[in-house]
Amino acid sequence: MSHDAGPLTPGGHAWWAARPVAATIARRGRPPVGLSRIVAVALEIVDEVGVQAFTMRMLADRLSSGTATLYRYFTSKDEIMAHVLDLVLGEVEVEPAHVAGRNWQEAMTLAADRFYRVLRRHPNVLPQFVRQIPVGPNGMANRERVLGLLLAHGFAPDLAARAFQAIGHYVIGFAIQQASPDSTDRDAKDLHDFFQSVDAATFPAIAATATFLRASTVDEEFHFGLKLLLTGIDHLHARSVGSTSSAPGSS
Amino acid sequence: MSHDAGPLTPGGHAWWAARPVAATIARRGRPPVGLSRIVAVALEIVDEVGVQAFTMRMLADRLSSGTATLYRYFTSKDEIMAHVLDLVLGEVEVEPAHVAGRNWQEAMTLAADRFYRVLRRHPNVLPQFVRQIPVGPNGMANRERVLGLLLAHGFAPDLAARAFQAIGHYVIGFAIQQASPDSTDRDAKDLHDFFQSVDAATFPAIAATATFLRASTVDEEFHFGLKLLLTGIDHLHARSVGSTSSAPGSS
DNA sequence: ACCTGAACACCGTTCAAGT
DNA sequence: ACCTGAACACCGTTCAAGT
Repeated sequence: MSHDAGPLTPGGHAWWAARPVAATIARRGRPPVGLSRIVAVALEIVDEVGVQAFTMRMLADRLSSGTATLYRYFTSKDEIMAHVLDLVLGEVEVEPAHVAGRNWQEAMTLAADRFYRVLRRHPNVLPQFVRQIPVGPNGMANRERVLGLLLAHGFAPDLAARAFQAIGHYVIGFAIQQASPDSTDRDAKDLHDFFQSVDAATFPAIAATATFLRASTVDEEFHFGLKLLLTGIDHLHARSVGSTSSAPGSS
Repeated sequence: MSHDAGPLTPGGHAWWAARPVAATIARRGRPPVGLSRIVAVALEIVDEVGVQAFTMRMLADRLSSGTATLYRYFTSKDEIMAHVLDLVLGEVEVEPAHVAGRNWQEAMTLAADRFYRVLRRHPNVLPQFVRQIPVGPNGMANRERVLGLLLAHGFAPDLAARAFQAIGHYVIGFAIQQASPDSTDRDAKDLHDFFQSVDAATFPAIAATATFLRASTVDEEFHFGLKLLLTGIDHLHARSVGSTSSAPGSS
C-alpha cells in the first residue's frame, strides 16, 4: 500500500468515480504509461498550492509535457483528482501488529487517528471529499480493514456498518471544518481568538464557551468527539454482546 | 431570520470571511443597494446548477446587469458565496416554543435535525463549508442559540463548546459525504448497491455489512450517529451534574 | 457619480498537424 | 501509432469609456 511515487500502476479501471463521471469509464484501453507518476506529481502540486490553484498546465509543465498528453491518461481534471484522493488514502496505514492485542475501542481510536493524521497532512485534498465518496482501491481497502476489525470484535453487521459510517463522517467533517484548504494562515488559535473577541452582550454563550476552548488544541477536540462516538457505540455493542470493555479514560 | 428575497440588507460588514479574504474588508463604504438581492439570486443559481457551474456572468444576466456591477457590491465570487452560505444558515429555525419543555437531548436532536434538513435542501452549498467556517450573522446566531441551550441545561462551558463542535462537525461531515453537489443522480441507494455488488471474496466485511445497510435510509443513518454522540455527551454531562435524562430510545 | 461594455489574462479541453 | 502545439470556448476580474 501507499505506492507514493512508483513508476506506474497497472490498469486503472472504473473505481475512481462513484457515479458522476462513472459512465465515461470502461472505454480507454490505452497504454498505462506514466499514469501513477502523473497522479503523484498532481498530489505534490495540490499539497503546495491547493486544489483551486491547481492547473492542468502546471501539471503538464512539471511533467515537461503538454496538457493534451494528460488527456491520454485521464478523461478530465476531476478524474485526476479522484486518483489523487485515493493516493492519499493509501497513506493511511494501520499495522495489524498495532491492532492485535487491543480491544475494539483502542483499535478504532488508532484507525480514526491515522486517518485524521493523513487528512491533516494533505488538507488541500479535502475538497475532493465533497465531490465523491472514496471507492478507489485504497479507499476500499481501508473500509474493508476497519469493517473487518469491527466484525472480528463481535459486532453485528448493521452496527458495524453504521458505526463505521458515523466515525468516518465525523473524521471528515472535523478535518474539513478544521483546515480550510485555500487560506494559508487560518488555524484553530485564530478561530478561538475570534470567538473570544465577540461582543459578550450579543453573544453571551459564545463568549462564555470560547474562553474554555482557547486552552485546548485541535487534536484534543478531535479525540473528544471521537470518544463520544465510541462511548455511544459501546453502549449499543454491550447491549448485544456481553463485553463492556471499560474505557481507557485518557482525557 | 431567513430574509430570503428581501430588497436589501443594511451594511454587510466584515463578518463573511473567517480569515482568507478578511483583509480586503473595512474598505468599501459604497452604497449597499441590491446587495441582498444579488445574494438571493446567487443562491437560486447555486441551488439549480451547483457551485461549479455557477458563473458571474450567469448571475449578472439573471439580474439583467453586467458582471462589472457585481464587483461594486462584492470584491470576489468567493465573497458572494460566503453570503450565500450565511443566507442558507438563516433558514435554520428552531422555535423556542419547540425547545421549551424538552430535555437537552431532545432539544439538541431537534436543532441538529433542522440544521441537517437545511443542508439537505441546499446540497450545492456544501462545498462552501470546506472554504470557511460560518461566522456570518446567521451562522453566529445559530451557534449562540445552541450553545446557550446547552448552558441553560447546566452544561459546563467547556463541555458545551466541545459537544457543540462535535455535533456540528458530524452533521456537516454527514451531509457532505451523503450528497455530492455536482452529480445529479448519485444517492444513498446507489451507494448501498455499489457496496453490495463488490466481490465478497476480496471484500468480505464490506459485502457482509452492505446487506444490512441497504435496508436503512439516509435519515436513519444520520440519526444513528447523532444518537451515538448524544449518548456519549450524556455520560460526561451526567458525571458532572446529577441529571441523567433517560434516553428517549427511539431508534 | 455611478454604471458597464469590452478587454485582459487566464482556465479546461480538443484536434489537427506533426514525428 | 503516438504525441502535442495551438486553438477553442470559456472563466473571474478590471478599467476605460460611457451616461
